[in-house]
Amino acid sequence: MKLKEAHYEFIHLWGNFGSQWGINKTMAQVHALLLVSEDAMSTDDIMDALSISRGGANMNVRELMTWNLIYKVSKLGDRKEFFEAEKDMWEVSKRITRERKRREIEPLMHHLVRLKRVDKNEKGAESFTKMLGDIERLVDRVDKVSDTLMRAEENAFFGSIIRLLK
Amino acid sequence: MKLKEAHYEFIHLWGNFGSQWGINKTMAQVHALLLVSEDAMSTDDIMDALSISRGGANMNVRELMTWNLIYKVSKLGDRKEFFEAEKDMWEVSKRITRERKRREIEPLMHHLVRLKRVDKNEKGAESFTKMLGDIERLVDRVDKVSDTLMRAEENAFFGSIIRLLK
DNA sequence: CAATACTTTCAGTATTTATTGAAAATTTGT
DNA sequence: ACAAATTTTCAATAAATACTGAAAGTATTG
Repeated sequence: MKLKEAHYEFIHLWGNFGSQWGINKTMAQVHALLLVSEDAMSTDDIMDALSISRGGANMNVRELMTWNLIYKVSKLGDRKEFFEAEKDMWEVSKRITRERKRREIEPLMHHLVRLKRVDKNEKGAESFTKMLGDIERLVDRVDKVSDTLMRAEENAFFGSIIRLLK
Repeated sequence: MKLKEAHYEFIHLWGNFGSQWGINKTMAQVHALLLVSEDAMSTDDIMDALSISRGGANMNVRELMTWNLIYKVSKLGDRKEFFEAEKDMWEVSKRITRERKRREIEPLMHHLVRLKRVDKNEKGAESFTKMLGDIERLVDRVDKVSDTLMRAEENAFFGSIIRLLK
């Protein structure tokens, strides 16, 4: 298979995978495009490569920047902005995790805590609050473990724990 | 807050959370409804509680069964089918993880392996295959750790590792 | 075996979500 | 300060996704 073909397939794969996980398909494709691109790309390059509008390219590029997955770079003697992706996939995974946690998990947890303040004397209140507590504990545990996973490379102690699991 | 209100809010919370993660909102709501319900519910009960059509109730209930998140139960002297949710949230999390892995992660991994077979002599092929390999290793590691997490309650050794992370 | 109770299907429709493209805003160079 | 280049916004539109409801299909009962 030719490299260009493989790039093309990867971009579509990443787009579909992203959309199954609640990430806008085009945003995932722009990300994939920049991941496989050797050089930084301008908005026009991206529009051209993915056949999307200027508005779409701009929107998705900016959204990817708020996720810290791509950076703005400037080319000497060119007025345009260029973009390049963070290429360290470990770092990519950390940033996606961090961002989803901040945007989605934390608000969810906040609501769960609030719902636990239901009238305790009603029949059924106990099993309901137990369930809320279980969800909290579960999310918290996943959170702790993913933190650890993310720190594994930077920390010999946690790294050795992770290696135990191989 | 009244228990009924809290149930109502939980159902909507779960629905919104689900849809942010690529799970059909109504399906997540049906799941939440059965999670908070003390008794098994019929299709009519669900239609009524969530104001959805018979078709929708049926579709979502069946989909939830393929995820092993709810069970069909029969009530003596009643011809209808009733449904109840798996209430152990740990088990729920295991099943969602297992199912998404089977449906989404495994096909993704298969494609990544395939794309690594790109022509190796083209310029840029090396960095591309390195990236694919990095994604594979990353997914694999997350997979191993989540397996471990899931087994933690059943296994003293892994359980003690998890407790280290608290 | 026919009537009844219940479940499933799916074409049509509604809703949600994403995209376009042109106008407005901003930035840069002279 | 102006003009040109570039970026951003957003109302209109398109595309994707989900839902409805009635008809067809199945199972159960007497």
